[in-house]
Amino acid sequence: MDKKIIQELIDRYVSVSFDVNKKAESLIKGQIEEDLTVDQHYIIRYIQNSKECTSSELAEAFDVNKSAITAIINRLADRGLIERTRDEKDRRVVYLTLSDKGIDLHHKTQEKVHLLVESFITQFDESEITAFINTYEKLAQILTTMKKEEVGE
Amino acid sequence: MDKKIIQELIDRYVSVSFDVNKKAESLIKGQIEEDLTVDQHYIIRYIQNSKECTSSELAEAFDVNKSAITAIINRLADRGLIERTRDEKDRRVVYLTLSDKGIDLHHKTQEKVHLLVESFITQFDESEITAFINTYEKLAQILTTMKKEEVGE
DNA sequence: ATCATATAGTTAAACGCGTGAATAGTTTAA
DNA sequence: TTAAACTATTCACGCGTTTAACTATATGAT
Repeated sequence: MDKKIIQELIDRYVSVSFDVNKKAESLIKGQIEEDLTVDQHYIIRYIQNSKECTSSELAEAFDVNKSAITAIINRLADRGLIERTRDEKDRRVVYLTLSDKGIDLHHKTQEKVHLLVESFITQFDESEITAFINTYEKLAQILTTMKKEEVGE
Repeated sequence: MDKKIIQELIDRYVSVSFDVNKKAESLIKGQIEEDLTVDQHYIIRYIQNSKECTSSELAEAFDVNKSAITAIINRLADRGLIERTRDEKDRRVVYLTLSDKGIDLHHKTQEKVHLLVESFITQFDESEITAFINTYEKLAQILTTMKKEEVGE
């Protein structure tokens, strides 16, 4: 690729990803802020979609230290949305699950987020948005590989 | 579009955008964290690319309250990276500019971020990444419109 | 010209989330 | 059995955010 074109693509990417992230986060927040922070929503979503979720797994998925996860889980557990249960075999590990209250709240916030995402996704042709998401997923794969290589140094 | 396809696209979008954001932010942080936080980098970048930048403008662009901007600017000004100058005509407004030190640091961090973005952008065909960024920019436009409509309620 | 209203920015308190270091408790392996 | 490794937590501290109150300045209707 031509150097100049690459530079231009980089600038456009940096600008647009910043812009979309800020605005999307702000819109999601507007939908769910009475119930959960955006991070809390994603944590709950992750637990709901995962079998036998642990703090370590969340820390890995969210790219933060385990102590940051403990803090978030504490807040959610204090509100009775999440339950901790120790593994009987290996008593170091703690499994995280949603309480009934947590599941209900997740359904509520998830629906709001889905409606929001639907409202902008449906403004594209199916072919365009499908191609977009395909490339986005490739990018996710590349970044995951880069993260792993970074750690392996 | 078919309901089922839409639901699938929404799920994929939510997952992949979460994933890319977390990983990209973490990679950027890894590059610049000795010098600036990621937010500070974006603030400095915005000021550098803007003529006569004000707190209000930043609050608008970053979708946060003005007091959040004041806090960030205070930290950067304390380090001598940003200067405040009052408008002589309208003495309420304060223009934000980078000091020489701030400009130098911006160049340094910007280069690191560019190299990082380049390293994953160049893993795509030019046609694919161009189409991706084009759609991404359309999405930014849609979200901007949605934000404005939200405010106008 | 004055006075109410609007605007730009700041401050302060409180909260959520992040890091890094220290700690407790529990395997695991030499 | 003892040392090393691992899971999770706590603590101290910093950054970024919101809300509410405040300062200072500008504007506009009367």
